Amino acid sequence: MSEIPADITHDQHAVRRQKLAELRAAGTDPFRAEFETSHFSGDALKSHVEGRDNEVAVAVAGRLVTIRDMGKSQFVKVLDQQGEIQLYVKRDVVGDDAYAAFRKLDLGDIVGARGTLFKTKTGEITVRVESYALLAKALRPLPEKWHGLADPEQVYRQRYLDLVVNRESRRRLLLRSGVVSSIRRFLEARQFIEVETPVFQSVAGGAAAKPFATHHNALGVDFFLRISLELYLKRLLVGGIDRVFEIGRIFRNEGISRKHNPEFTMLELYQAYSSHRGMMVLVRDMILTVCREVLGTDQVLHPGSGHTIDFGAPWREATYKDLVRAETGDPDWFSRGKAEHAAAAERMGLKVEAGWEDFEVTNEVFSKRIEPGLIQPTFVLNLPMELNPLAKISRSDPGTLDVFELCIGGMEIAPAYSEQNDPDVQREMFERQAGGEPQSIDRDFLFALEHGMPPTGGMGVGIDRLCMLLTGAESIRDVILFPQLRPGEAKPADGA
RNA sequence: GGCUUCCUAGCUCAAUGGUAGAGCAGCUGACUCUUAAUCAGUAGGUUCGGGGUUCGAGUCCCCGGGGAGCCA
Repeated sequence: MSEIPADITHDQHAVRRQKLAELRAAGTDPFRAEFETSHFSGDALKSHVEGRDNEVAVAVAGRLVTIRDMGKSQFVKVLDQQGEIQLYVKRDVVGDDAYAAFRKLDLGDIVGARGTLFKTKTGEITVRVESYALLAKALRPLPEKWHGLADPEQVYRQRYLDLVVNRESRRRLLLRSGVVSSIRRFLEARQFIEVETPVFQSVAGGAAAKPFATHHNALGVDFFLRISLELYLKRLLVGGIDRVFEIGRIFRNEGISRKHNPEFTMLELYQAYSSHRGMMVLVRDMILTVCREVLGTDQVLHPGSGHTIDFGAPWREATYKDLVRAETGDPDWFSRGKAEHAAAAERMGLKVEAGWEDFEVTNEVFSKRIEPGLIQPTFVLNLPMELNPLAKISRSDPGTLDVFELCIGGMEIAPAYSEQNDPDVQREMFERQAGGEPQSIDRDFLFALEHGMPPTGGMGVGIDRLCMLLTGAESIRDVILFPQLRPGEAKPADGA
C-alpha cells in the first residue's frame, strides 16, 4: 500500500480520495450493493443474554462514529437508526489482511459486521467481529465528536450531519414520527377516515393568510397553494363522510420566525353531529394519549417559561372577553370604542396600526399580552365573530362564536369550531370578510353547503407546534427537518 | 422589510489595532478490554466577499452575502 503524499495530509477530503483510489486499485468496491443485517443496534443490544457471552450471533451495519485503535485490536462504534453499538475487532479473530484493511477505515465510513455478542469488562455489550465489510466510503469528514455541529445554519442546511452527530436532533425526528403515528392510531380507533385533498386551489380559502401562487402550464391557469384544509374536508362531510381527517402540508406566504415556517403541517379533523364542546373532550384525550405514548408521561418542561406543562391536570377554560377584561383591568372594556381601546393598547406598549378595526385592536392585546402567558393548556372560548367566518355564532352570547382556541406554552395549538352549516349565513360571513375582493370567496364550497352539511365539530392542530411542546423545542426549525432558508452558496462536490 | 448581533483550520472555540492559536479530526508511529482511550512526533488559514481608515486590520468604518434574536 502506498503512503498518503505529505502535501495532502492536511486535506481530509484529498486523503479520503486517495484511500478510495487505493481500494479501487486493489479491486475492492468501496460502495457495496447490499449487506444482510439481522438487527438494528438497539435490538441487538437487547438480544444479549446475561452471562452467555459469544452465543448470540448478529449482523449489524452503520456509520463509524468512534474509533479507538489499540494496535492489534480496536474498539469502534457504529451508528444506525436506533443508536450506537460497539464493535470489537481483533487481529487474531479477523486475520492479518482484514485487520490491516480495517485500520485504514475512516470515521464516517459505513460498514457492516458479523459476530457474536459479549460484555466487556466495563459492562458494555459489544459485537466480537468475525467478519466485516466496507459498505460505503465517506469522502468528507464528520463534525467534531464531542461538541457536534453547533452552527445553526449548518444544522439546517446539512441536517444529515446534524442527525449523525447530534443525539437530540435524532431524538426529535423520532419523536415527531411517533407523534404523527400516535395521532393516526387515536383517530382511526374512533373511526375517523384519513383523506387527501388538493394542494393546488383556485381559491385559497379556510383561513386568513397570504397564499403562494403558481401556474399550471397545460391548463394555462394560475393556482394558489392551500392555506388550510378546511373547505375540501367540509365538502366530504356534505358527501356523507362523517368522521374525516387529513394531516397535510399547508403554505402561507408570510414572515418566517421562531413559530412560523412558510410550509407547515396541519391536522384537521371533522366529526359530524359533534360541536366545539365535543372537540374540547377529543383534543384533550388526543394530546394526553399522544404525550403518554411518545413520552410516557403527562408532564413536559416548557423551556421558554421554565414551567412544567401538565397535560394530565384539568384544562383551564376562559372566555376571550374575561381574559381581555382581566389583562386590561377594565371590566367595561367591551362597552368602549376604538379610540379608547387604541389609547389603552398604546399605554400597554403595543403598536396600533391606523387602519385597524376595533376588534383588531383588542385582538392585538390578546395575541401580544395574553396568549404568551397561557402556558398551561387553556381553552379560550367565545372569540369575537369578526375573527372567523366559518364557525357558528353563539346563541348564548351573540357577537361571539361557538369556538375555542387551545393555547399551550404561549402558542396557539388548536382552533376548533362548531362549524357553520347554514349556507346563507356562511355566504354573508364570507362576503363581509371579503370586503372588496369577492373573487376570494369559494362559491363552489357555498354551492356544496346548499346540499346540506350535518352539524359538525371541527378542529385544526398545528403538528409542528405540538411537536415543539413535546420536545421542548424553542424554535419551529428544530422540529422541521429542512426549514426554509435563503438559498445558500452551493458547495463544490467536485471530486478534487 | 426595520433594529440588534454573529461569520476565524474539516468541526468546536481563542486571539488590547502589533508574529493568527488550542482541542478534536488528519498524517507518521507505539499499544490485543477501550469509553471524549492514552503516549510520542507532524502538517494544516482567501479570518464570509469587496472597498476604506491606519506605519500596521481577524479586530475600526462603508457596501454586499448568509445565519440568529427582537419588531413588522
